[in-house]
Parts: sequence; structure tokens; C-alpha cells
Amino acid sequence: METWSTATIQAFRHALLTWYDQEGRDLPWRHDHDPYHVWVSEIMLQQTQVNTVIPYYQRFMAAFPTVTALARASEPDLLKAWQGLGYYSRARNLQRAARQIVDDYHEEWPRTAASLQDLSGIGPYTASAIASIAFGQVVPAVDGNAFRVFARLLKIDADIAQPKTRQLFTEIIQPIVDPQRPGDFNQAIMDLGSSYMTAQKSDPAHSPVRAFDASWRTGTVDQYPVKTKKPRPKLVPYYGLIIHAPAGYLLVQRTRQQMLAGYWSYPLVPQAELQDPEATAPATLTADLATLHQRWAADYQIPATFAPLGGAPVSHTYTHQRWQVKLLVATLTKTPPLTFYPGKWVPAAEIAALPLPKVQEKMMTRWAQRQAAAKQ
DNA sequence: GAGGCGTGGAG
DNA sequence: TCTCCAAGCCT
Repeated sequence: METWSTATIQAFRHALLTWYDQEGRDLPWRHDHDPYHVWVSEIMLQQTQVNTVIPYYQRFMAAFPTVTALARASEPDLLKAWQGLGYYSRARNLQRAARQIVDDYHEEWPRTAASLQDLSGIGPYTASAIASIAFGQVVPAVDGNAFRVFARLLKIDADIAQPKTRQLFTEIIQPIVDPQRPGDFNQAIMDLGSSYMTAQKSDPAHSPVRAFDASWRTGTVDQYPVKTKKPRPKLVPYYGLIIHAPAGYLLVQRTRQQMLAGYWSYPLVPQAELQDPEATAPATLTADLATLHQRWAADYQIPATFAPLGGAPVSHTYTHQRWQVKLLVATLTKTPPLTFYPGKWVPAAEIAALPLPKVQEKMMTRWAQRQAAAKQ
């Protein structure tokens, strides 16, 4: 890898910040340096693209304008505000941290990266981003952009998928951060990483810091950063149970221990709990249904008789799982009480008011299409 | 330290 | 349809 002299570092800062002053993006959370604004935006931006975040950020600030308002928000309101943004534990951690700030810190924010990390959901990157942008601490904010940009500029060979590599990059970047404008420096690196120095289809030849780009100079841009790949998502087959009664549809709230915690969906039964999940033969489905009828009647006190909706399973892919949901429909003429089951009957018109994950929207869309087709 | 945790866009 | 990627954190 390359190393830079003091003169090179100063020239780099100047080139970077001159470009940033002219071409830096005007984003809603850049209108001031309020730590609440910086913090909420940084949490939303974790693993999420800027264009996706903007409308969520604006709605969130309208709904929860202060850290106190966020601390007092109801969980359904919070989850509804986060619906569709993904990584839903971020929302819960955000409110937990808001309550820490109000209750434990009396709304006096920690001002250093080290102390900010004591708040829920704030790790090394987010702590450094807030500390530098809101409070002017001279620390590098080492995110995916910083990894990629400096790996290319300096031809750093360390595998950025390895957690220990963060320390190396932090030590390399620390003396490069502009001590006069650390927050702008970090944001400029991010803008660079999302424009000229993107992961794919980058344009290093026109970058404002191309003179400092060792990988471009040597024609090895595509070799950086070094990053080992993650395994493919695992197939997880489910039955999705569309059960409707005079009082509405049966929806269940996912538990704290499950993914999509707190969000509502049709009951989902892992096919693994029934028959061979790999088998798709009609006979297997029939056997499954018999089991399902029995179990549903016994466990949940609901006399449901399920019929396959047909068509391809609803498919939804997460980072680590690929769900294939076979939809089954049961129509009940009376509404059974839900004595032992953690769900509720929801009138069709009221479902959209609940916090719903994407896979539930897909299942509802499929069911609506089928009903529309049946009317033809 | 490896794996869990969502969604949408680009090619 | 499939693959990879996008301002990570938690356990």
C-alpha cells in the first residue's frame, strides 16, 4: 500500500473539501448540525441508500420532531414510521437510545465517539459520524464508503469483510482527517464514495482526487476493496394462512424473538414443521393440509379447512433467507374467539393501518389479485 | 468472529 | 430471475 507525506495529506484535504464545497449534496439532514438530526439520519442510512431514506427522514421528523417526542412515541406509531425501511431493530434501538438521552443524560448529548457508543444502536461508525459532524471531534467515520475510497486511494489489501480490518483503516485514516473540518471531511468521503468512487461503474478518471488515487494510476481499481463474499440466502418454505371470518382477517403480531418483530402478518407456518419441505407433489400438500387442519383446530380452537390458493409461492428474499410462501385460504362462517392465540381479527379496511412487513404486502396483493380474477 | 437482520435499485 | 450492492449493529 501507499503512504502519504504531510504535504500530500494537506493537498488531498484541500482537493477533497474544495470539491465538497462546490459539489456536495444538499440533503435534508445537512441543513444544520443538530445531533438529533444527524443521529436519526445516520441510523436510517445504515445499509440503506440516500434516495430511499429522504422521504422516511422527512416523515419521521414531522412525526417525532425532538428526541423527547421520539422517547414518548407509541410502539405502533414508531414501527409504522419505519415500515418498509428494513432492519427494524434500528427503530427499536433508536427509541431506546432516545429514552437513554432523556432519562439518563437529561437531554445532554455525549459529545465524543467513545461515549456515544454507549447508546443503543450506535456502533463505531455512527458514533464517529455524529461526533465529527455534530460536535467537531477529529475522528474518521469508517463506513463502507471510507473502506472503499481509501482501499483504492492507498491500495490497501486488507479484507474489509473481516471485523478486525476496521481498526487498521481507522488508524490509516485518522491522520488524514482535516482537523479544521472533520465532519465535512467525513461527509465528503461519503459523497465521493457514492459518485466517482462507487462499488460498481465507478469513474475514477474524473474524480476530484484522481491525482491521489494509486489504484487508478496503476489500473487496478477493480481489485479494491478486497472483500470476501457472504453465503447465499437459505431457502425457507412456509404456509401463509389466509383465514377470513365475518369479523375480518386473522393477523398475528410477530414476537420479540422473531425477525420482523412487532409487525403483523397472516399466520405463517414453517413447512418444515409439517411434511418434507422439498416435496411439491400434490399428495404431500394434501397430507400437510390434513395435519394443518388438525393442529389448527386443536391448538388454536379454530375449525379451519384450508384450500391451496394455487399459483407460484409468494417469494421474498432477505439477506440470509429466501422465503417461499404457499398461500392457503380458509373461509369461516362464524368468527371464533381467539382465546389462546396471539392474534386478532382485523376488518379488511383496517389492515393497512397496522405496521406490515413487505412479505405481508406481497401476500395481500396475491390474494387481492385472485379475488379480482374470480369475479370475472 | 461469524451470522442474523429488510428492502429497493442497478445491471 | 438472479446477483450484487447500499452511510452497520448486535449477539
